[in-house]
This record gives sequence, C-alpha cells and structure tokens, in this order.
Amino acid sequence: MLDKSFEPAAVEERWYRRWESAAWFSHRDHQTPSYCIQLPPPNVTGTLHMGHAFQQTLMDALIRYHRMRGFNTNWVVGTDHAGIATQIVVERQLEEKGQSRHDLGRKDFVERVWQWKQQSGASIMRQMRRLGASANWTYADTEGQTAGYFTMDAKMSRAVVEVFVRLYEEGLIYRGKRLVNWDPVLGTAVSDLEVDTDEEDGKIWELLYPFPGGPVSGLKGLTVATTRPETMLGDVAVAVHPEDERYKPLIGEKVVLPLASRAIPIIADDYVDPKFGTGCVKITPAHDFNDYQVGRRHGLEPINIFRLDAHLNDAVPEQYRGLERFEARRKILLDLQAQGCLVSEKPYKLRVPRSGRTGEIVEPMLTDQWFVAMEKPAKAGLEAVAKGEVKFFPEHWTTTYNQWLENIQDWCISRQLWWGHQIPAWYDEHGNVFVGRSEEEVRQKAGKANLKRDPDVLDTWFSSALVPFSSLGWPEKTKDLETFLPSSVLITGFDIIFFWVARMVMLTLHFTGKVPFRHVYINAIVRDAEGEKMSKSKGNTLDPLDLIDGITHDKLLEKSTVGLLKADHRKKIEKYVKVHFPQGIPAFGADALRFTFASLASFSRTLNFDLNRCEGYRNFCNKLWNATRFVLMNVEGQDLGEPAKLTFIDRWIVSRLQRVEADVEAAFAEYRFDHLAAAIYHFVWDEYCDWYLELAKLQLASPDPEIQRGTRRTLVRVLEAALRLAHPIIPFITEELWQKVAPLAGKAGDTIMLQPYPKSQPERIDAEAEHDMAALKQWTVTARNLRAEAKLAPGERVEFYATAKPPVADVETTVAAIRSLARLSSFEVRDPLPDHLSPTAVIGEARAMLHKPVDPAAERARLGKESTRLEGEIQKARAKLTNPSFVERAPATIVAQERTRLAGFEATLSKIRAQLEKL
RNA sequence: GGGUGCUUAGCUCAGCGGUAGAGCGUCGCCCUUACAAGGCGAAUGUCGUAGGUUCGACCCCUACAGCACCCACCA
Repeated sequence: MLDKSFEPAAVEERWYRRWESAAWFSHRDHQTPSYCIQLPPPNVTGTLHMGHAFQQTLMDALIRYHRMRGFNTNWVVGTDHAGIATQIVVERQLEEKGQSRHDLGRKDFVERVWQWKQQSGASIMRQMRRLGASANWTYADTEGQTAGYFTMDAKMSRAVVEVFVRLYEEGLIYRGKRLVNWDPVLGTAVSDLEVDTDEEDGKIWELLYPFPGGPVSGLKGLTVATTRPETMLGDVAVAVHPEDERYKPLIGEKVVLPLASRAIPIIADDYVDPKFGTGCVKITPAHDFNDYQVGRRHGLEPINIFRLDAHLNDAVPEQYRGLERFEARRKILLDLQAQGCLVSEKPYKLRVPRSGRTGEIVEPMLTDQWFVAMEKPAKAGLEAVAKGEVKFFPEHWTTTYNQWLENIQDWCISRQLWWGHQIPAWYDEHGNVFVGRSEEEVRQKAGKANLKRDPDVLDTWFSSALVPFSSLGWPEKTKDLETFLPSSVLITGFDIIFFWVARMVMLTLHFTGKVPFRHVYINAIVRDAEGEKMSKSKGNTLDPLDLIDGITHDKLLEKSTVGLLKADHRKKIEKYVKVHFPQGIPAFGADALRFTFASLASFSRTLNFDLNRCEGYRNFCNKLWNATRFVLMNVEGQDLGEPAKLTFIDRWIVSRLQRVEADVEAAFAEYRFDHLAAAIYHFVWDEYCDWYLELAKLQLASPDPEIQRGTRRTLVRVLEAALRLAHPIIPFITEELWQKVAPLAGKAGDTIMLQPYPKSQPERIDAEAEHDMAALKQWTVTARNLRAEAKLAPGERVEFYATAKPPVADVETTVAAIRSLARLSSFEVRDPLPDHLSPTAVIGEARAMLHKPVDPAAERARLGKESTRLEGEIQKARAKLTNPSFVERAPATIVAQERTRLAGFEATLSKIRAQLEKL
C-alpha cells in the first residue's frame, strides 16, 4: 500500500543509487543508432545555479527519452578548469588569510587550486545527481572520480597540446606584439569577449597643443578632446581629416605636446570625423585601438607609457613616473591647467571597457601574445550553418552566430596566469620560439639544451572548444569518435554562443572534418518570478537544492547574506527574503522542479521562475501518486484476465493516450518541452484522473465481471504507459510507481528507464468513443451547472428531465454515468419538459431541466445573459453568411461550418426564449 | 550606428489565417475513503498603437511606441 501522499526525499535517493550502481547511465554497444549530448562543463568555481539545473533537466529529459527509445545514449559530462575565474576564487581565499599567490609561488599555488577543484567539482557532481541527471559519469573519467572529464586532466591536456602544435605548424597560431585588452589587476591579457563596455558618467576635456613657433593665423595651437587625458604623454601625433579646410594647411606641421615638451606631427587621416568636437584627435597608438591603427598607417612608433600594473613608466617625464593612472590624470590636469593648456572640462557619457571578471577598467596594452588566425576557420563555421549541418533552435540565433563570425578578429589565446594549460612553447637565449609536444621533443628539434618555457597559459575557452572531440579520445582514432561525433544536440545559453559554440564548430571542423553537433538549443535565461536577473547582491538567487529539499526562512537568510560585505546589500536581501519566502521554501522534490523547468521551457528568451508553478507541479506529482494508489487498491489481487469487455469509456481513454503519445513525440522532436509537459499534465489530470478514474469507479461496480476486468486492465495499462511517457521529465516518482504498476500490466523489467518509450498507435484512435465521451462530458457538465445554479444542498439529489436521450451509441451506460457524476436521483426523457419553474439548459438538440424550484428573477437573469451572448454570435455569423464574397471565396468547409454554427445558435436561442416566456 | 527578441486574463506564459487558451491567483459551494498538495462550479481580455493585405487578421506585411538584450573604434 502506498503512503497517502508523495514524499520525494526517500524515493529519490534510493533510486538514484540503484540506477547508478547498475551502470544504466552508461552508453551501450555501438550497434544501435547513437544519441549523444555534451554537457557544457560547469566551472569549478562553486556550485550550480538555477540556469544549470534548467539546462540539465532538458538534457536529461532528452537523454532518458532517447535511451528508452533504444538509442545508444551517451551523455558526456565533465568540469571546466575555468582559468581566470577559478584562479580568482582561490586568490580571494588566500587574500582572506592576508596572502597572495606570489607568497606561495607558482607551483604551490597551482597545487592549491587543484585542491579547491576537487572540492568544487565534487559538489557540482553531487548536485547534478540530486537532480536525477542520468549522465555517463564513468565516461572519459581519467581521474577516476566518476565525474567525467576535467579539462585539465591528462587526456584532455594531451589533446590541447596536440591542437596547439598542429595549429602552430599550419601557421594558424602565431605570436606577436599586439595591442590587447589588459586587466591591470589580474596582470593578464583578456579577449575582446571578456570585456564589457557599459555607458558611464565621466568627463571630457579639451587640451591645447600649441604651435612651436607661436600662434599661426590667430590660432595658438590645436585643441584636442579626450576622455583619458593621462594618455597624452604617449601621444605621437594629432590627426585631422584630410579634407578639413580649417586644418588642411597645417598638415605636416607640428605641435608641441605640453608637459612632455615633445614636438609631434599633424597628420591627416580619414578616421577623423571633422564634425565631432574640434575635428582634431590626439593619437596614442600604444593605448588606444583606433590610434594603434592610425599609427600603423602613418608609420608612427607607439610610445608605451604604462607599466603592466597601469602605473606610469619611465617613458614619461620624471615627475609622473610611478603614478597610478587615475592619480596621474589628476596631476596632469592640474599641470595642464597651470600651463594654460586645459581648455575645458565637461560632463560626458562614455563607454568604459571593464574586465568581465574583475570589473577593473581594462587598459589597451602593447604586449607579446599568442593568437589564432580566425579568418579561415570562421569561413568554415559559417558554411556549416549555412548548409544546415548545424541548426539553431530557436532559429533566429543563427543571425547572431553569423554576424559574429562575419566580423571576427584574431583570437588572443595567451593569458598571464598560473592556472591553466601552459603554452607548449620554449625560447632559446636569443628569443627564438620552438613549439612542440614536450620539452624533449622541442630540445631535439632545436638542438639546444638551454630552453625556457613560455610561462603563459591558454585561454580557458581554448580547451573548451576541443571538448566535442577531445572528450571522445582524440587524437586517437577511436570508435567513439565515429559513433558520438557529431553529437545530437548542444543545450547552452546564448551568452556563450561566441565564447564556446562558434569556437567548437570551427575547431571541430578543422580537426575532424565533422561538425561538433547537429542541433544547438539555446535555452532561456532563468530570472526570478518578477523577471529580474538573479544575482547574489539582490538576494533573489535560488539554489536548486533548496527547492528540492526545502529550507527554512532563517537558514535561507543566513545563506543569502553570507560573505556579503556591504550593509545596504544585506538590508535589501533581508527584505527580499522576508517578502518572498516568509515561510522559507517547502521541499518540492526533484521531480516537481524538473517538471517546472520543462513546462517553462518555451522558445522565449527568458524564463521567469515562479515558485507557485513549482508548487503546482508538486501537486501534480501527488496527483499521479494518488491515482496510482487508487488503481493499486482496486486492481491488486483482482482478476485481470480474459474475457474482458471494453466500454466506449475504456476505448476513449486508450484513444486519448494515443493522441498524447503522438503530441509528446512531436514536442520532443522540436524541443518544445513546455508543450510536452502540458500534454502530459493535461492527460493525467484532466482526462485520466478527472474523468476516467471517476467513471472507472462505476464500471468496477458493474455486475458484469467482464466489464470489471476490462476496466481493471485499462486502468493499469493506461497508467503504466503514462508513467513511461512522463519518465523523462519526472524520473523518480515514475520509477517508484512503475515498479508497483508494471507487474499488474504484464510488464517485467528492473527499471522503467530501460523500458520502451510509449509509441502512438493510430489504429487505436477511436473517433466514435471520443464522440460519445464528449457527449457524456457535455451532459454531465450541463447537469452540474444546473445543480450549482439551483444551489442544492451538499448531498441533495434531484430528478433530471431531458427532451431526448444523449446522442450516443451506448445510452444506458452514458445515462448511468451522468446520473452518478452529476448526482441525479433520476434521468427521465420527457418531451415536452414538465411545466416546472426550474433551471433549464440546452444541450445540443435537447433541452434539460432539474426538478428543483428556482428563483425566477435569478433564472431570468441567467438566461437573459445567455441569450444576449447568442444574439451576438448569431449576428456575427449572419453577417458573414450574407457577405457574398465570404460565401464565394472562403473554403466550402468553412462556409458549411459557419452555417452549422448559425443553425445551432438559432435553435438554442429559440429554446431559451421559450423558457424565458414561461418565467 | 547595426542587429535580435518581447508586448495576449490580476501574475507568468502558450497559441493559431476561420468560436481567444493554460497554470497560478480571485470568488462561491463541498472534508463525496485515490488525492484538501483535493473535488465541483464561476468571473476576467478593444490580443501595445496606426495603417495595409485578405471573404476573414491576435496570427501575414509596413510604420510607430514601450520594454529587454547583443554587437560596434567616435576622440
């Protein structure tokens, strides 16, 4: 006997252990068609958030669905070393102890990060398991932690080195001194994508650069505008537009750079917009991307004025050396003012480039870096999508992908960090570069003993980009590469289309000639119930585990505010938690959470996570639980054998089952998880529970044992199929219930997760049964309406009269059902209806009434309202039908349908009018 | 500057060239032995605005407005 309500905690733990220890998550032979998903490897920077849980729910649903359909499924999982992000996490930990990574030294620091990685990686994998992820934990599990791969493990690292060496040998990786985005706090280059430029309030200054020989035609000098006055010390020219009449004569002349007392040329370049500001632009090639290009065009040598920590270096006049950049700005402005060279200072909105990781303002910095030439790979990447080898869902993301690849820049892949794949390049004492798979290989190639390895590491996305093939054993020619590449679908967020998706396409194509995946499903971004971005500082983040296990208000508050430094943040969060979670969060269980995610996964861009929805789906789980409980109570130990008779009610639910199975299959095929969740919900609750179970109660009481047997068989078989149907979304509860139901349905097996997925059988769709059931429902609902109208006492039963029998094949069964479901004491056909002042209604061709006195005024009001509605409908339908162009041009079926509707409305209206007369 | 998405019930969202839907919430009545995490019933909408195409538009087209996001080198 099942418990009275569904308690997820015990069920979940028990079944997950069983599934995993039985190795049911592993891929199978290579005979059957394969279905493979690559998990976007979570960063080992902490724990999983709602976005992860959402993605993983969808992936697991797809994997379970295809596994049940007999595919050789392989959900390849792993974790990402997440270079910068992880290094920062560990550096912060050291900071709390008053240490820096330099106190430890590189070797010990890296050792420290590895320790952290073990801890974080383990907690991530625990979370995924709690959610029910049927991932292939033992696949590519080099470190033996049943956690899949780690992007820095030995095997993955080998692939990284191999790719780097090959790209270098092909000339697609090169090293050079370039202007790159520099994070002065981290002391590393970052890629364009890792820089966020937001508009901020700042200032713009106008500076006067005087002519060396005194005023020229009334002008003291040229006035330039700048938002970064401190960079003036690195200026090498002033540029004007070549066609600008004001300055044309001055081109080739010089101005004096104040403070630095250097003379710099006036040059002409199209880049200058003569209409903006004064039409003169200071050129600082070493510290501005545009100026760098201008400088190159004019053969001007950049002057680097910053040290790597963004303090001024020795290239500037002595009084400024060593100053931090903003301190330098203040001093320079003061000095310019003193010299009369500061023309103006105005407030200005400017776009400030900040490092995505530290929030620090990045400094364009001339440094030696490694790059991947992207032009050729980008072309291939565009082509693969254009040819449909890779498809985006929703499709419009293709535009985003294309636009980025069409304007791609070379990718700076070197980072001046300690945590990551160290670049396999060595230098001799002359600075010559040697790239190879190992120091030994390089020594031999170079013929030199004294080599020094490049200290830099690779951008973390470099190794991520290889995952589709490196996780399958590349560079070995493995069977798995043939089987699981391309993978079936990638499920990921739009924020990493550039970082990751595009780069995987390019590099996988380049090294394997295959695309990495056939489909890309871009999932919605999870927001809170009000549509606000989830962020720690707002306190509106949710931990998926808290939704599964529940959490008290106090604990939640404690958790949300831990580690917060700012007092006003703390206050805001306390308020948020108090308002939104006054009672904390109840334990919804993993299934309810998963069902919520699925039902919210439409193709819209954001997903507002509403706790109320989650509660609704927990209730759904409980409904399913109790329906099973009912079935077991009525079927266990009872006769399920032949001969059995099926009524139209039995055939109806079987017919509905075929339809929902087809709907679910279609929804899976187009990644409409919301549709399939709704289809299952509606079938189980509104059809099976609300109607079939209620009617089954009657049939079980039938004197005919064949009807009883038929009902029991139908109850059990439909439920068993429904459990399999729902399993990919709600795996735990369906497994628990299936174990009890399956034997009764004549099914054997250790687990539901390896059972065949229900397949719609169109030949079992029964139009007659559906029609008759629709009539049964309609008559029942009408009778119930009349009951409500008549304000009957709770248990009160009344007589029911109708002018005709329900238009069904099996009148006897139908009438008995209506009597029972609408609680009628009798059902009699009388035409005309008895002359009582009772609530009446029209059902199709028939009229019906309850034998119960009614307040004439209330009844008049109700019928009046109904007749007004009908008059409106009639007017609309008539207007259509009297419009010749509608009758001529609309399809015949539509015209006929409209005629039928009109006739129906008119018949109903006349009956209602007759009743109104009587009142 | 370029691009994308969104605008439908109080809230969160589906939807389709032919009768506007769901969940949650709201309002009645009911503890009817599967389930009160429940049952039965009810109310609620100029489908952002203005045009156009069409016999017919919430749906297709155009413009506009508002919201959100992405990309881009204007000092």
